Amino acid sequence: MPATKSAKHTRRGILQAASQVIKEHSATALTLDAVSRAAGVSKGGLLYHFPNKEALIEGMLRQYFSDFDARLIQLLEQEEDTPGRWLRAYVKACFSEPPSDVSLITAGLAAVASIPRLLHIAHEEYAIWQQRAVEDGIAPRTAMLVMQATDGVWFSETFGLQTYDTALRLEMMEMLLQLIKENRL
Amino acid sequence: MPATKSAKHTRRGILQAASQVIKEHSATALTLDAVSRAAGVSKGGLLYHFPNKEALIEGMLRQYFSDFDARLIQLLEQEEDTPGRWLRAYVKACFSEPPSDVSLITAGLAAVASIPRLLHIAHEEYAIWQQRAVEDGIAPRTAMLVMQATDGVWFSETFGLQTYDTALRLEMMEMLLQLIKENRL
DNA sequence: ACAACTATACCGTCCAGACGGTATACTCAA
DNA sequence: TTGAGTATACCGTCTGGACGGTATAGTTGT
Repeated sequence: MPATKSAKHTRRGILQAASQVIKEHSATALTLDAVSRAAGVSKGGLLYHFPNKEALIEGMLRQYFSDFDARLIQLLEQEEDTPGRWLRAYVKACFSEPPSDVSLITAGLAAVASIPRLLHIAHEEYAIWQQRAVEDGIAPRTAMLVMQATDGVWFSETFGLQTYDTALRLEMMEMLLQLIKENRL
Repeated sequence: MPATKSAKHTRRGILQAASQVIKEHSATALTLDAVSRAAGVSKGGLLYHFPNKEALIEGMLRQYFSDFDARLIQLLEQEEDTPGRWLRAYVKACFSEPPSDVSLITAGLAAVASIPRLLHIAHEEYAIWQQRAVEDGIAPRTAMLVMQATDGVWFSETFGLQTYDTALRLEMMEMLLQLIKENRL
């Protein structure tokens, strides 16, 4: 049993705070002081959970992917077992609300601007997704197209390059789901 | 070398060096000292051209878009005047080699991690592109799909999430061009 | 004369991380 | 059942270095 409250809870709070700092300011504003302040934790406390800044950023990334995967699995269970099942879940996951209360969406990536080496984590995850998409029972070319388009929307929205309204977003998503269904190209 | 070689030339060299620093290290490694060192210019010299760091980053962004647009125009002239002309040039521009010796591809975006406010520059450019795509004489939905897929590839490659080989890249591009040609959805 | 620098020194601030300390809770032997 | 020891979960301060920016005096082609 933990000496004080819950270490798990504090840890997650720190990650959430780190994410918040980036969202509200910028990736370079991600300092240990700022994070500890936002998390309502002392700097020492922060460093207890994450021995250094790199560990903190890595923690954010892993948390994000972990939450995203959980969301994916959840959506996957709701899909009927026909070709394109995984891809449908993926599209829906990307188009739906951030899967993580830590909301690393921008955060994680932006933070990586500090330590590019950590990108390998994302690279590995992405490779798995791509594999899944291609082996999803539909034409690989269609699968790739849908996935790339989904990612295009996700990226450009995440970086604030465009701001779709809900209707257009929905339309975009429907179109991609339709492409999966038709499975021709 | 003469003291007065060419201000234009030095300026560009500095932007190129800044880009290089980010590519080789990271966005947070973009310090005035590092840039001046990489550019073979004194710190004073750097600050002569760019009064502060923000101006430097803005310079990088603008240079990149300027170079990209130049490349776009060049490709546009090679396209025959049929519907989807602009989009074809856009796809080819995104899939071809970096248009800028300053190669801000990653650089510019990563740098923006420091000063998100500068994203409005990219936002404005992107809005224009999107407008062009939609008004390109083909079905708007097809146009959007092709553009988003193109951006998806560009982003995931730029961030090192995936590494296509030349053949697969080419195939991807051909498929997108084919979609424009067929213009159905 | 002037633009386009070089070279160097300096200042205030910020920041990562180390460090020493504290409080709580659990373990176990006498 | 007590009390000594240990592990966990923090707190708050300090330091050395880096960084953005200023300043200033000098240099060199045109």
